[in-house]
Amino acid sequence: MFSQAEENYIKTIYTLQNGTKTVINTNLIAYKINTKASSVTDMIKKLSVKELLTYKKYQGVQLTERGEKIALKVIRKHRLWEYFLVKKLNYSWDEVHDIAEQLEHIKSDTLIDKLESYLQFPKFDPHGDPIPDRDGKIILTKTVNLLNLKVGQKGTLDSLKDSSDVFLKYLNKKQLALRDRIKVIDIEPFDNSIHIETKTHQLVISKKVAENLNIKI
Amino acid sequence: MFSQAEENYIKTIYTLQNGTKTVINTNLIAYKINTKASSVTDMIKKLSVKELLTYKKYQGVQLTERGEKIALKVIRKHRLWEYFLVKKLNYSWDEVHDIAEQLEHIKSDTLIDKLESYLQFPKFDPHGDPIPDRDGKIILTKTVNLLNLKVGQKGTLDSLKDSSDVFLKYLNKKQLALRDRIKVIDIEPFDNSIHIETKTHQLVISKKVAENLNIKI
DNA sequence: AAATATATTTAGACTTATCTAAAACTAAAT
DNA sequence: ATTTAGTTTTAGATAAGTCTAAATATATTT
Ligand SMILES: [Mn+2]
Ligand SMILES: [Mn+2]
Ligand SMILES: [Mn+2]
Ligand SMILES: [Mn+2]
Repeated sequence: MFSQAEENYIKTIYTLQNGTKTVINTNLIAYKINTKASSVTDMIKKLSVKELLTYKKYQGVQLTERGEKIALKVIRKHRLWEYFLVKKLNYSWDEVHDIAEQLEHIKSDTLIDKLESYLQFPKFDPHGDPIPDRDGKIILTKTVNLLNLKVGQKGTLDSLKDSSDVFLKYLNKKQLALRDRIKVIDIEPFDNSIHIETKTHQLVISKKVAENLNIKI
Repeated sequence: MFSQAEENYIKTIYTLQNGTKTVINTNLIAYKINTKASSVTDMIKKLSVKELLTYKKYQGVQLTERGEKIALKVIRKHRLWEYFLVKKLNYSWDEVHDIAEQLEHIKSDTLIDKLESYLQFPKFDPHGDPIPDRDGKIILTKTVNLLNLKVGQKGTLDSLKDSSDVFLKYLNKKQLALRDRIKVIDIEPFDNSIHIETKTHQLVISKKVAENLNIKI
């Protein structure tokens, strides 16, 4: 079994690798995990000994197969718990992340499978992110970020690049939700802000917002 | 906020005090928490500084009001999660304790109240133990242990003194469940074993079993 | 190619929670 | 009232995970 700290490092590195085999450097991990580079070095040495990642001094790290398996298990737990919190306990999507950060570390061979079955095998979490199945298989949806759409083009809001509660609250306020059909009305060349239209209303979003919206065409 | 270790000590001491103001000694805590007396001494010093208990060297400890409040919160969480696991995830009552030991430490101001509401405010956990409300109030049911019943007397199995999975599995095997109506048929003077009758069958239980069964008359 | 800036690692320290072994205290027995 | 037994505390060590500050390696400029 792995400690919470170990699981968090593995999960963070997996997320940073983002499905690819990119080498991840110490500072980036430190930033994401909100700790110091020296702590990261200590931990990746440990994880390297446990063969969850490969590590060459000064050269960054890469998860092994084993490491990816662990990461996917933790992510599976995180997302299933988020789904539970929203669907069963009536939390809103911007309130569940921190609780799921804790619940994802509960150790049990059966718990998460029973939870999944109770929730009727959801495929996506409240933020549109796919939930890995018990074998670690994951549904990859092809999306582009909203910045790539041309004027007149339409697409569906599928998921988010940034799921921080600040951003989620912004989306609440602007009445943008997953599965919304979005049409690009106009693009402002000066600051790349985008005028969009949904079924119910129109609004202007900044470049920064647009690049956090993953669109399925 | 308190660490998991701190919460476990407080909860254990509360359970040992058993509603009274008994002074609890170091060795007993060590035994219950499966650690060494020296570790207990270290921890109770810490908890004493935090004013969760009063402690005089060599004289044992007693929870303060504050300490009891904390204990009741942890117990509330433990029992609500156990109820969730049995009622929603279809665990059996002998499988839930270890998972609840972990879940009881999840930190959130809202989670447990939402869970309670979702579960429709259960008053007892799967082992018949009362669930404290958000203010720490607890329903005390007056019971006696089965040893105290005389031949011919009847009562209802209300809760258990020992809820270890070994004992719970014994009860499963013997088809004894909470709320069962039990009648004492005969008491064997030699070893205090008791011949009992339920709605469905008769059986003989040992003294050790009998004293773990809390009966409501 | 050297100098400078940036990134990473090492060294040493700290905190929490634990342990063993020894010392100090209390309770029980003679 | 001593001795003995049992309990509790202290002293010192260890492991996990973190930190700061210094040392070292790599990358970027000049
Ligand atoms: Mn999340
Ligand atoms: Mn999510
Ligand atoms: Mn329990
Ligand atoms: Mn219980």
